[in-house]
Amino acid sequence: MQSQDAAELLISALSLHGSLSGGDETALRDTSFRLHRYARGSAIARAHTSPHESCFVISGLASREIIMPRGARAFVGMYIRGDFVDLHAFLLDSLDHDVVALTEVVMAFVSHTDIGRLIASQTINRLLWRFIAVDAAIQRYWLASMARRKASDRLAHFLCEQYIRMRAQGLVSADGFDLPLSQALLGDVIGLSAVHMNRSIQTLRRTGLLKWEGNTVTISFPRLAELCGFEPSYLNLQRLATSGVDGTCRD
Amino acid sequence: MQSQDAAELLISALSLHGSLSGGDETALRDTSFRLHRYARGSAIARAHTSPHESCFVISGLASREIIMPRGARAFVGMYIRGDFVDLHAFLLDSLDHDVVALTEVVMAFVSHTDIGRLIASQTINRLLWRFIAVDAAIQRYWLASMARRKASDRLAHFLCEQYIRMRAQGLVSADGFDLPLSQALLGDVIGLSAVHMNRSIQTLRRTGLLKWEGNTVTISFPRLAELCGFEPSYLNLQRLATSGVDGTCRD
DNA sequence: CGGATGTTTGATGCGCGTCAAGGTAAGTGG
DNA sequence: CCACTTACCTTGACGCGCATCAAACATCCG
Repeated sequence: MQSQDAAELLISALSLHGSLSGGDETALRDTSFRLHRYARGSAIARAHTSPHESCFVISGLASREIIMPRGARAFVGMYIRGDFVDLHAFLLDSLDHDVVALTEVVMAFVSHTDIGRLIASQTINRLLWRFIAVDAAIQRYWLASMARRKASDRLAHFLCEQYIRMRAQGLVSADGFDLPLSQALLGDVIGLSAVHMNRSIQTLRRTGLLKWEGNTVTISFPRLAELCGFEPSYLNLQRLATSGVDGTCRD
Repeated sequence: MQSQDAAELLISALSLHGSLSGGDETALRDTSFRLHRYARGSAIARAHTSPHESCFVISGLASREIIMPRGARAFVGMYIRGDFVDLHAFLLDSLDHDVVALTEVVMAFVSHTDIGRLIASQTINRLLWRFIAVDAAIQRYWLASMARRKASDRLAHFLCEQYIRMRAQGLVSADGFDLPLSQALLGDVIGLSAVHMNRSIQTLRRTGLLKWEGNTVTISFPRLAELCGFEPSYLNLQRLATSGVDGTCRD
């Protein structure tokens, strides 16, 4: 994996949300990306720092976490291939959260000078801006889910979201996707204790909505979506022909 | 209140986050703002629509709400004077949430064509973009709060945030600010039943951290912040000399 | 083989939702 | 002016959902 591959990945991630001109693509290919590999559990960015570059995920699973005053950590986001994780550093005084590698992760870094140069193109500007807006929409749905759904529905909703987002990146095959997280950690992500996470998983397993073998999760998407009322339009992936709740792919 | 006043308000809101050039200010003053008054409870924008203009709050209190599949509504944001509420409409395919007037509200609307014109200025572009990023940071903290804090701490954290944000807009006097919401509605906002909201309020009242008379809430900010571990840097209002948890204003 | 890491199950208790009733204050019409 | 309504606050009783503590299984690995 090299800098050029990072450019191609970014181009394809941006293209999920809009059409880049030839000039835009050239500008992106002319940008240099610093690649860096992180071991599972290591910090990619730290709260209360002001990095001079921002990064997106090349491979692996990353998360955003807020460290609470008494030391507990709350997960506020989960990021896969193609996700720009901390564009915020470009805009805000300092980061309000940590970014952590949940698995082994490769990240691509772009300097803020380069971002400043890239957004001279209104198209790139809008698309990067849109990344933040989609990320915020997902956060809103997490918040609504946290406030209103009970444990098993929250899990179902999370899995549906993950499924659709991973599918958009071509990371789903036969309704199965990789989720190399322990139940305890996943419980942290959706705000459950390890024990109750386990029980919620079993609830879904018993009704055949979910299989979880090793690191691979296989879901019955339409039934899970129906169960928890998952409605994917907030992900803004319509260009991808995510045609409604049945999740069929036109290909 | 007229279109020019809206421009001045927007200029001052943007100036909380960065310095506008003379040209930027002129461009903003040359923009036309459509003002509209909404009665308490009425919809300002609807989920699943794609408005061709975006709006910010001139006066009153507005909220973002997600209507859940079974009809419950979850609050995912609360907006006061100077807050740009649905810049998202400019970026996303369609709105993922409703925007609702919690009190009588005056909103100022800018057409997306005008926004497209305004963001030709890199400064305005960055500052509008930053609005979304700060909004997202607040959402992250709501999410963390929802996931990890118990009822009374969540209330305390919400009040601290509201206090600091309202103070930044000059809406606080003598540690008191206007919060013309019923306890039941406020419960909805932070994800509590009306009954438990009432009990949480009483918990804070008993220890003298909170007074609530009519529509005016008066808090003992330092003690409340200490209680729930409120740490205001995520609001990105440092320019305002919000110097730490003690909340002193340098003026 | 032992130790580390993760899953599963049981028991117990608290936080908060829910139902229900009573209390207060403001507004409305006769 | 008083009956009546409506909106909101307050308190009690009860039960469910989930956290927590504890311990019994797996796996995997050095």
